[in-house]
Amino acid sequence: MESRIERLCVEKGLKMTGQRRTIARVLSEATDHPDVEELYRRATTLDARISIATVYRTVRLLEEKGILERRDFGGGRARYEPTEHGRHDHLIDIDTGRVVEFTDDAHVAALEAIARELGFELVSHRLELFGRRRRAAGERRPGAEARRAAPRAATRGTPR
Amino acid sequence: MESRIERLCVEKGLKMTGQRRTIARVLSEATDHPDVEELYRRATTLDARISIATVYRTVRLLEEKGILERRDFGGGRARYEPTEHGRHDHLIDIDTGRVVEFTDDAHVAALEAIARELGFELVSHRLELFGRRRRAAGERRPGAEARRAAPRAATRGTPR
DNA sequence: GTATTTGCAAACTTTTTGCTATTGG
DNA sequence: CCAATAGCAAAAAGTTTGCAAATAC
Repeated sequence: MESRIERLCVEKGLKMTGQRRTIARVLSEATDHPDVEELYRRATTLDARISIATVYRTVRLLEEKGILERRDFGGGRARYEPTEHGRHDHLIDIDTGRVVEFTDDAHVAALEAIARELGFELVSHRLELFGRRRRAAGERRPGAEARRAAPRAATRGTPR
Repeated sequence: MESRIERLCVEKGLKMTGQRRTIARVLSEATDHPDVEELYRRATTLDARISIATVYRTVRLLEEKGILERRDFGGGRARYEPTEHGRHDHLIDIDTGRVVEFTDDAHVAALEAIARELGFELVSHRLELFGRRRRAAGERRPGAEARRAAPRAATRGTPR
C-alpha cells in the first residue's frame, strides 16, 4: 500500500525509488520526531540496502518540497516530522525528553499582533515550552541528577 | 575597567585569566548575538593569544554558571547573549537575518496556562518569530531570490 | 535511453578533548 | 605552590558531496 508521504512525493513529481518508498513509509508511520539516525535505523530494518547518505538526501529533498519539517529541540541533531495541516507547537518534558504536541489557535493572533507592533508581518514562528510533569501529592519524581542534566538537552559530544 | 560579565565571573568564584577577562569584555560590549567564531574574532583583536578552544570552553562555562545563554537561530551555529534580568524573546527578519528583541510579559502567563493544561509546570520557553518587514505603499523589498533563500537560514555546509 | 539517484568514502563544519605547558590566587 | 586553565592538534559528531554504478520513467 502507498503511504501518505509517498503519495505526496508522487504528487510533487519525485522519482520513487525503493529507498524513497521505504523512507516515506517510515515517515508516514512515525508518530514522534525522529532524527536522521533513527530514520536510518527504522528504514534499514525494512530494507537493508539504504545508506545514511540517502536518508540525509531524502529528508533534505522532502523538506524543500514542503513535505517534511525540520525541528531542533536541542541536542545538536535535526529532527523531522511530516508537515501537518493543523499547525502545532511543542512542549518538551525536561525530565524525560518526551515531546508533547499542542495547538495554540488563540495564540497565533497574539503573535501576529506582536510582530505587527514591531513593524513586521509574521511569516512563521517557533514556540517550544520546557516543562516538568506535575505530580500528585506524595508522588516522587526521577533522580536529582536527571533533573540537573536535562534542562540543556545533551550537549554536542554526547557519547551514544 | 572591570566589565559587567567579568564582575559576574568573579562573583561566581571563577579564576580570571587574561583570556577570560578579554572574552568577558567582548561579551559585555556585544549588543548582538555572536556565535563562537565571531567571539573568537573579536577577542583575538584585543589579545592575539586566545585560541578558539578557549572561547568554546569559556562560553560553555559561562553558560553553566548562568551568565550566558545559548541561542539557536538556525544556521547550525550556537549563538550567545548575556543572561538578562528582563526576559525577552526574538523576532528574526527572514530577509536580512537581523534579530529584534522584544518582551512578552502578558505572554508568559498564557504559556504557563497552556503548560498547566497539559499537566506540566512551565520551566522555560523558547519563542521565535520569523517575519518580514512591512513596507510603506510603493516601497520595494529586496530581490525575490533572497526571499526564497532566507526562510531556512543557511544549511550546514555554508562556505565562508 | 537517459537523467536521476544511490552507495561509498572522503571532505567539511562545528564542537569537544587529551596532553603538556603555563598561570592565577 | 598547585589546582585550574590555555594552547595545540587530533578526535568526534553531524552532515554534505564527488564519482562511478544502478535505476526509474
